Amino acid sequence: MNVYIENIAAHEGQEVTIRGWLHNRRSSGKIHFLTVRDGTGFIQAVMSKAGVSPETFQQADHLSQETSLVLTGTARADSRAPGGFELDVKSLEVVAPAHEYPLTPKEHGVDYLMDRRHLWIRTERQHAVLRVRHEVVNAIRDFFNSRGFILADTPIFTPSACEGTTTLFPVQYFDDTTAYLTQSGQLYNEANAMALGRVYCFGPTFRAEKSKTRRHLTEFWMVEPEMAYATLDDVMTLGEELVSYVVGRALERRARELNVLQRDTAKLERVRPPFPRVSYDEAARILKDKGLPFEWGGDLGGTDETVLSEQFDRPVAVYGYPSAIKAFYMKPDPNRPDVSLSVDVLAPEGYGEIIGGGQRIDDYDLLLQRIKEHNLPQEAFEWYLDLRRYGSVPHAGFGMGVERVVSWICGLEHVRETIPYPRMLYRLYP
RNA sequence: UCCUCAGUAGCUCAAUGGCAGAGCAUCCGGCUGUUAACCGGAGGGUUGUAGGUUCGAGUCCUACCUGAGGAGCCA
Repeated sequence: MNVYIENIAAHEGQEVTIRGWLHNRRSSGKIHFLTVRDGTGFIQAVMSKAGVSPETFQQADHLSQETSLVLTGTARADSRAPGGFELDVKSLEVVAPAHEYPLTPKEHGVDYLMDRRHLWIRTERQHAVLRVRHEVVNAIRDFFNSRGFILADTPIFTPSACEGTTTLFPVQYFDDTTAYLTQSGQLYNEANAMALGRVYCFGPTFRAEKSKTRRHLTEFWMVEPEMAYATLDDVMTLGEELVSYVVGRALERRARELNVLQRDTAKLERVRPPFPRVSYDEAARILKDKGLPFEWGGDLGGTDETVLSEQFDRPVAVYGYPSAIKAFYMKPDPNRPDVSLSVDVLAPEGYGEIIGGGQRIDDYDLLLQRIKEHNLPQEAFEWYLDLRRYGSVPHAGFGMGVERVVSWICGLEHVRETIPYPRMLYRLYP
């Protein structure tokens, strides 16, 4: 019977067949240990000279790493095995050989691994990261779907830049039109929210900044909820509940993977609502007290974010950024127009901003004024202004970057491991 | 775009300005409980590129190329 390794415990004592690849091999004169993976997990298969034909034993002596093979044998619980189970091999069928596999069991450099990303993802560590990513994505969908949000995806080709063209990837759109890859679905999200109430979009996002840090990809996945009749406060609550739910799901269903990654899960167990909420003013004061050269009016730098998040044991929401450093559509605080009804959520342990959002301008005249102030082409935003012409309501939303969340949950050094094929400044292959 | 660091065997790295080496991988041999197994043997090099200094350069100098980390910018 064909069995996946992750289900092996249900077949103890039975004869099962595992179809996979050879991950590693250790041999003695009369016994072979074959570590096999099948995508669902890893298991050590034991082949003793007495248990198989001489031809099979000889064949196993020459198997190279990543040879695809089919093994049949008896599943047996064994405390010496990392997964708790071993396979006593009765027969072996080689599907296809793998000569001179480039990734050895020893260390490799980042550049070498990135050039072979399509093979790197076969390792146990990358398996674990991608499985956590899968859980995070599913948890996000489940969270919104169970709360009445409608998935309404926004276009990836967009006609013009909503926040300036320098950070967008231009693409030729048929003969003589330039389109841009989206950097946010938010403007369309607002229209969708006016139609459907509570919506979210979830897809790839593109940023053409020549940024070179461990937190940056040029192509990443972002989930963006948007709610009609909602305020900054609603968004902060939604954000902390979303983050807490996603972390909880990873802890609950991907404990094995987090263990492979040697993640200190105690730090994740603390991620529960409510999150501390700190105004930009307070944040500026904290940073000054810590001796950082921070001036009111500027954006938080990487070091600022790290120092700030270290003051708390869970993610922290920083709200009320100066209007001048936020997007043109961010609603000013009615009591204090120099700050906006905006919020960023900073992950702990120096992982930085995972959520950015806030309440949008719902007043037609103010929005038009902002568009002009930012020298944006009004005609391109007529549809967006329509949302304020026809039954405008207070509304708010945010965007959450999937890779940064996965990177934080997994405790990784760099977001590039959180997506199968990362796109970066100098990385377009494979 | 700027700053810092790195580039030597297929991979990861050593080598005081003086014979270019080790581990892993590959191939051969040994070993019945290995956990990145271990033990013995073999093959494997235009030291990123181009110049320069020197009796002599992997090592020092200059430029360039490639990559990494960070800054700015961002999720």
